[in-house]
Amino acid sequence: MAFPQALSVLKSHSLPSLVQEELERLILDGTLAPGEPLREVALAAQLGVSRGPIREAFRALEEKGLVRVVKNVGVHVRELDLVEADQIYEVREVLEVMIGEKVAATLDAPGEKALKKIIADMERAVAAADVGRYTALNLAFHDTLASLSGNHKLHAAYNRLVAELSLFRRQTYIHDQGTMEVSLGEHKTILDAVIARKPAQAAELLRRHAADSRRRLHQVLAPTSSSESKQGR
Amino acid sequence: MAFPQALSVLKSHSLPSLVQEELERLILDGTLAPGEPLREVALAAQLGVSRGPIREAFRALEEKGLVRVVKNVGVHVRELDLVEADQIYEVREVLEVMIGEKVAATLDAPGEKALKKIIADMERAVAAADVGRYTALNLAFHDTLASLSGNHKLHAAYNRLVAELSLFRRQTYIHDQGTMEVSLGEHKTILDAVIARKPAQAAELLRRHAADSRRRLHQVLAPTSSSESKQGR
DNA sequence: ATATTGCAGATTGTTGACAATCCTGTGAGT
DNA sequence: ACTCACAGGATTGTCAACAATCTGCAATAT
Repeated sequence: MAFPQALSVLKSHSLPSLVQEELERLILDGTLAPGEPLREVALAAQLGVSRGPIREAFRALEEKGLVRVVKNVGVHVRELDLVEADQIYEVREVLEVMIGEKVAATLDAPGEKALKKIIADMERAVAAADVGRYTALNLAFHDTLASLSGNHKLHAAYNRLVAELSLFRRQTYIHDQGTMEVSLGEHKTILDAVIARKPAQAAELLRRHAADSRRRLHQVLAPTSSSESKQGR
Repeated sequence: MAFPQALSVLKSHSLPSLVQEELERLILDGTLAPGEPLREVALAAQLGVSRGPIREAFRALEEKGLVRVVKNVGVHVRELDLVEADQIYEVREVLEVMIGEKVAATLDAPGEKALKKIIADMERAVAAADVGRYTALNLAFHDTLASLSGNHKLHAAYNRLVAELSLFRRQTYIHDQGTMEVSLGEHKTILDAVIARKPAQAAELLRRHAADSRRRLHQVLAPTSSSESKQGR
């Protein structure tokens, strides 16, 4: 048999889920840009399926907040405005705190190893000035942390926010060499706190780390009079 | 024309969204119990549509976590185990804290009025010993609070957790007259803190309020000594 | 010139039919 | 009594055709 794994994958996953995963991938990595229309027939032809599975995938992606469906008009990759992005950052901040507390309290050997590996890869990416790779590792680091919290619902809620955030056009994490080094340092500090099993410290570091992203957004939002930002707490 | 509003509702909402809303309602109010299978043809006949819209609604409900889809087997109302319920309670706790802080900091006159009205209705429900009405008002109170936070993403995340939680079979909020009165008192205290514009106090009260629900769950989860009672609603 | 109307193409909404898969119960064989 | 194989029915998966709606453009009227 030419493709032995193709059969098994079709046994468990139906076409709609495959289509959904594929579209999700394309949206998250920016191949499908926010605002871009998704045509049923075009996608059906491109993916070699009929329109039914495409439509089903659309409904799931809509519920996930990645596309916008308008009756009789079509579905478009969702666009995030500044206000929405800011609200997501705000919620993410409290989730990061919770993640930091839980990971620092429960980290095990394989988890520690996984985080160290990501940091090591980050160092290589910084040395090579590979911005794309660094941002991917950045996402991986925080995703791994969320996963290591041990709370699947927390991980899911976090992932949902991060996914939606990737729709935001003006991504603020355009790392040049300098900001990459600063960011790497922050991640190392977080890893140290987590390994040292200091929940309060890890939580505070992650809160500040998240707040920084939000602050960078506010600078875009209010470019004129520096910081008018209404930072709670 | 006999039903003038029927046309306008079909203009904006397509069949899949209508079906989704209807199924969601039936699941959340328990008409469709966890574990119960949802047959495509039966629902299609019952709702007077074909299977296509039903399937699309299923995909959305699956993404929302209310339904489980297994290829070639069917979709069932999702069942929540104790571990999952506990994890949801844990996340909800930090969201309640955030809600309390924000509402107490930003409450306006109409919001204050809305909350007071719910509390007044609660008092009537307690006086009438109407458990069903009280639980509905309880949900409404917290939903209103989440809404008044002003952060739509926070509200959405909160709603998502609460919806999933309603799938948990052994609901722990089986209020008798006594627990209803205790609960009413807590809600009054929360309202007072919010009206007094004391974010820290409101947050702490809501945290404890949420933690109490979680504690009641733990008593079921770990029947250490006291009660062996299996409370099945 | 502006606004309006009507048409044509494109796109989505819905349906019913056909194919593939799974589940159940029946019976033969051990 | 137990296991296995195997129909037969039920259920889901996928598809292609038909209906309804929207969009853009051109022609017409004011």
